[in-house]
Amino acid sequence: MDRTIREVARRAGVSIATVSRVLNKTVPVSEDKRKRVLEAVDAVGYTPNPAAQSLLKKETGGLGVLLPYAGEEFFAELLTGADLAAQEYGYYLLICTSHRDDKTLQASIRGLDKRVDGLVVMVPEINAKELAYLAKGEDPVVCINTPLSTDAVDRINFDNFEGVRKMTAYLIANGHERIALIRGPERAHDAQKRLEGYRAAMQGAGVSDTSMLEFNGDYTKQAGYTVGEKILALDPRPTAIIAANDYCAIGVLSVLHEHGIAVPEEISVAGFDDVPSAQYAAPTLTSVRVPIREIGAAAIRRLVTRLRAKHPMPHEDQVYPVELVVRQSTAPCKDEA
Amino acid sequence: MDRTIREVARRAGVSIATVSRVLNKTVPVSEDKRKRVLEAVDAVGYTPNPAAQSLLKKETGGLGVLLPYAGEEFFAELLTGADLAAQEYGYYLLICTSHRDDKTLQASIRGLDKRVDGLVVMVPEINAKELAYLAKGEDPVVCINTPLSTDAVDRINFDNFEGVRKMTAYLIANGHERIALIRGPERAHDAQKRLEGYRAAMQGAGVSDTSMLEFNGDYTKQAGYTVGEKILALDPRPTAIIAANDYCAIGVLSVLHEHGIAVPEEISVAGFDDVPSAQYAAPTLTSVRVPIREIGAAAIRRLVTRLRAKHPMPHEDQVYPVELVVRQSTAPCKDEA
DNA sequence: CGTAATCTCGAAAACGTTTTCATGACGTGG
DNA sequence: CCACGTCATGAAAACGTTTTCGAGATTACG
Repeated sequence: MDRTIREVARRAGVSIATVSRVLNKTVPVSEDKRKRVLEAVDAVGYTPNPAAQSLLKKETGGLGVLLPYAGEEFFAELLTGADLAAQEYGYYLLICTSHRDDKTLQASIRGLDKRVDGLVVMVPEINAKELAYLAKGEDPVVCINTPLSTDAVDRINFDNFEGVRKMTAYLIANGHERIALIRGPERAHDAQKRLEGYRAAMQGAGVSDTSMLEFNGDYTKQAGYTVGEKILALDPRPTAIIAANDYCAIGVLSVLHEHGIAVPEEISVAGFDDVPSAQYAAPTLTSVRVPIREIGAAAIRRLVTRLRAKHPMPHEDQVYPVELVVRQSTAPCKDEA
Repeated sequence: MDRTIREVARRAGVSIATVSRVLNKTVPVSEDKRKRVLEAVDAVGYTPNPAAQSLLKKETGGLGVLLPYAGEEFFAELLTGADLAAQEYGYYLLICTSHRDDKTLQASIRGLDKRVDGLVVMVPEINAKELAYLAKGEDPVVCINTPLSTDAVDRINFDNFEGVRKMTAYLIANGHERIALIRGPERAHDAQKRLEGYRAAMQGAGVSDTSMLEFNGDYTKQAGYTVGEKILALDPRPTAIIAANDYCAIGVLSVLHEHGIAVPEEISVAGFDDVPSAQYAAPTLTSVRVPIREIGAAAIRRLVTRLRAKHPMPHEDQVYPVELVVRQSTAPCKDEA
């Protein structure tokens, strides 16, 4: 037995149009037919076929989320916020990960295009070409943490520059001079901004060349661990380390703990993002709070608003402020150098 | 300009059937027409409408994943494994989270049913009724960590019982006697099994009543923190704590660190799951390794295999073995009581 | 009481594909 | 040279909905 609208109509002794009208409440239907239809729907266990619906209505009820990777806490949080908001609006989420290279990204976009009504893109590595490709698709797009180079999409960023600048300034104010930085991926927009914030603050303190204090990383715990080890070997040793994100900072904490180096007594460590793990790290991690979940939700809200708008909306460009969160992993510098 | 197969056919001067044949390579088409079609496809920027395709072919190309929550590292890892496998097979993933209660779960299933070709369900709180509801849907279902009460679905479990049993036995072998356990959610199948494993090992060591050593938790860091504090106040204090999962254990480590209690010297702490954070905790966390990512991928593989099978396949019931991973957070008991 | 307006509802078109069926061209074997 | 199979191709059906259109019934009003 197939669960189609025809079957329901047959059982209720009405036309399929009537069934549709009862279900969608578009037009009043006489009470007895309405009742018969509802009974038949129950008996058959009918639910409308979404494919048929979207074919006709040109909307799918789905929203796509493009991420580099779902395993990191940052993205997981973002996803959670997005999912919560999506459920609230009755949309479902279609996720697509691991787009470190352009080809898979384009392929994903193509595949997603007609399957969803809108797209949230959180791929800091994205370049102008990709962005343009995105923008010329059919669906509205919200980009998170992408460079501000096109105005065909909505953007939600947070203040990566100011976050690290504040963090660096805070450490400087606490007497630190040799502050190392572990960078994020070179191609990532947000990582670049964080780097610039660091340099700006260091220059403000009279350190114009920071090249000896900057280290390559890639936002992973693993990177924090290995680079942390390298930093330890330096002479003179830095008195503070700023990691490009919390995951990386946790890797640093891990290697310091293994070497028996006290944090923050001997060295201060700071992260970025304030993922949930930051406040459960040992010691608890000084970081820059980013309302990750809220941003995920905001992206979805933006999309839905745009989809429901009757008239074209101007593209917005929102920047979330960030906040310094000082915890146990940083302290005034004790170095008398 | 609409990007339909008609438009392509019109430009190429052929029928829509020919376009379809060229694209799907079902039947040979003369070389010149083939070329014209391909050019027209490019010119129009045509991609087939998935809704129309699935309406006809009765398959959507999507796979659904039901999770309680995407923010935890465990689920994030699972999702990553699933996503990787799905991409390999050309399926996309549709995720649905936060199904702590039955109603939203049913609603999600209904909504997902015709949108996907198969379902991965990781909801340890699921009960028999829900499971039956799932099984009678149209799509094949793979359940992860659910009770073994129906055989209408595929199941992938891992050995929750044996994992905690081994962990407990290991601590006992290291001289620990007062071993506390922080439970998982009461309704969760896996948490229940872990509890049983603990009790079995304790009974094996002659401790028949463990009620004074068991504490309620809910798999969160927060729970680990608060319950950890409670355990600290006990007299005599337990010499080891097994948390129902790593997240909870990390919460315990956090509170111990705050109270200045040395791990593992004064107290041993162990977790379960071996999430990536476990090896970056300070100290690194003794845990039970579960191949989370592999399990996520395996679930997808199972679904795809079933979908592609020509003939009905028997339902399988796979149990992954788990492995004790001893790290720094546990040590022989120094208590001379 | 007649006509116009309102209301309920069914028939049918439309959405964009894939696939079946039919047709005409062509080559081949007897 | 004719019949027959093979081959490329187009016309049309089908998938399951929503929505338009029109018809018939009912109400409202003069």
